[in-house]
Amino acid sequence: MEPVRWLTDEEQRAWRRLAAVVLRLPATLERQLQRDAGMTHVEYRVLALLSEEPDGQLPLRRLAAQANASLSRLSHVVTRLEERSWVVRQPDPTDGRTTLAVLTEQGREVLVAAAPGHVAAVRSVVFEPLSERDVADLERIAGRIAARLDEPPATNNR
Amino acid sequence: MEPVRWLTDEEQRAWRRLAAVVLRLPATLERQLQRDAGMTHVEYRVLALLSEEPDGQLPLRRLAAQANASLSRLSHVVTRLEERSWVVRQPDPTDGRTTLAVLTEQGREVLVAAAPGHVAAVRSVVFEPLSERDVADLERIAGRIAARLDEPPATNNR
DNA sequence: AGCGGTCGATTGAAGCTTCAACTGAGTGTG
DNA sequence: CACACTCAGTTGAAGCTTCAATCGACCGCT
Repeated sequence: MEPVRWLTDEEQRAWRRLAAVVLRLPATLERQLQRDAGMTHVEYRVLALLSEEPDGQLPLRRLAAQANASLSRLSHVVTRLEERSWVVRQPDPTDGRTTLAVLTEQGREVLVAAAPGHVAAVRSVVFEPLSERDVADLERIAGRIAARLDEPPATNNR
Repeated sequence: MEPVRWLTDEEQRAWRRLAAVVLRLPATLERQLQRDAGMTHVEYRVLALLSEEPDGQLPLRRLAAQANASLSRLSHVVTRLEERSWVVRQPDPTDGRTTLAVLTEQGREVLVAAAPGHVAAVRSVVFEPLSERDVADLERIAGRIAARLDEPPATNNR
């Protein structure tokens, strides 16, 4: 039982602000997309990721990773997208285990329609208040934390 | 219909990383708290906020604001906390509209028990990978974005 | 005092996410 | 070839959040 290392004052201030961002930013974007495009943020990201692929398709596993979601969640999301015919499931011919999500023409259209509003929202909330230097610093810092979030299924402390 | 201002490459990189943090960090902390203390992150924050008050009580409205949650959500959270006797609701004698959430002795105990693990998780994920300068930059940048998230119920773009 | 408007809070339904259990396909080791 | 193991994906239940509707209390005018 080692002594608890609490946060320093500086760390506490930084953490409070980061926590506010981390808790409010998703809610804000969620609301904008839901209101203007009738889709959730995950759904948008899935469509966007698919549209970036040359053939508009990706295995669920990879979609999950790139969208920062669990595979289970992604499966549910794809089901919803499929119901609206924005995406179709297709078996992967090269591997019987994997399922491909394929972007439909309709899906591409709703994405194109939704994108400007979403980008405007992101720009308005995150980039407008930042200087160029801020953006560079943000990239560096978020990268370090994100890297940490990838790796450590390790034991909690130390 | 003005031309869409897409993100620059630099902005895109920063955004991708920020998005990863914003989407994964809450999930990570959520899991840690759920696993080790049987409570959600919001529940923890509510207990923590109450414990910081000299009299261990706060109106729901203020709790909601400080915990970055909607009032509705907070009401549900307090209901759950009340069921476990970690908090009690009490009418505010000075204003018939407001309800006070009051931390119970039990509530304080579970918070004390949960805190070290949570702080360790936060330190491990956000502060360990950061230099001192990073922390200062983070405070500045998160502050700017958080400020933006507070104000603008304004029209979406411009 | 009366009246509309705002404010704090509650509630229930709908929707999304998580978790754990499960299936079926591939891999590798004897 | 068989067995164990891993991997991708699916599914349903439980739980949490959101949204909209609702309520009573307070405020500001007249």
